[in-house]
Amino acid sequence: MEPDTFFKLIGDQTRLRCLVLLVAKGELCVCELVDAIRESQPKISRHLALLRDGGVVDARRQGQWIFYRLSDSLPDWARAALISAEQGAKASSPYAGDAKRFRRLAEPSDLVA
Amino acid sequence: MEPDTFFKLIGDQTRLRCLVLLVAKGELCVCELVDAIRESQPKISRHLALLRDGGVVDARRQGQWIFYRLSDSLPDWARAALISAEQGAKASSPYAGDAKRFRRLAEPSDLVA
DNA sequence: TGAATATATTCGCTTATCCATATATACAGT
DNA sequence: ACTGTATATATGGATAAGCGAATATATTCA
Repeated sequence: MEPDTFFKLIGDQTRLRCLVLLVAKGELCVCELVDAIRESQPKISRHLALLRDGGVVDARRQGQWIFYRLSDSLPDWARAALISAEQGAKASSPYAGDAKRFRRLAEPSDLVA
Repeated sequence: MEPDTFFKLIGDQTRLRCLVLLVAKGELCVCELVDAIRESQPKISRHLALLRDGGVVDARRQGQWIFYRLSDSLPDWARAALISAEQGAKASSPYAGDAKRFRRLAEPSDLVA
């Protein structure tokens, strides 16, 4: 994971909105992100695909849903940067509104590591 | 300072190379960055201007040199993210080479806060 | 099997980003 | 004033990034 590649991925508002929610809420399915962020499903999916291809998030299917979470193999420095980003996001829009709007729409099973 | 704007600024290799050196070495003049990073002076200047306009770095003139440093008004979360970036940069190129190649070419006076 | 739900991908377009080159500005020393 | 050094900016062109709309795929349930 190259630092500039990582930060370029983080430096898009839609992707950062997804990541901030993943940091704060844990594993989420696409429809929960769409619901909280209020952007179109294809837009969210496209940005999640970039994060997935870049190794920032992992995805797993569970029934009809696909759950995303911060990648297990994310380096410590990258995870720390995301936590800082989430801190900064608390005070600014649209991130704060996303977190407030968030609601569970599907329960991930804990059965998968 | 909006998180996505900040991370977009960080997500360019040239700018991140400058920032990693500023985190590690403190206040630096442009010619030291050009010397360590080995990119053209206009290229470095242009990226520093973006960082300056974005409030990430402060600049002060001292004689014929202009010294840059992390902005005094950088929020804690942004400063923490930069420190994480510098951690990540230690293990990867071209950042490690920049730091190794770095040498002082001008001494900033400590007289200015 | 067929319909409904969830998610992913492709396409054409627009805009933003980055670059190299050339040039401008500011200061220092003679 | 003139020269050299340090730094900044403007210009035009190439490439990349992001978007909406349409469509494709996968799963569930009846």
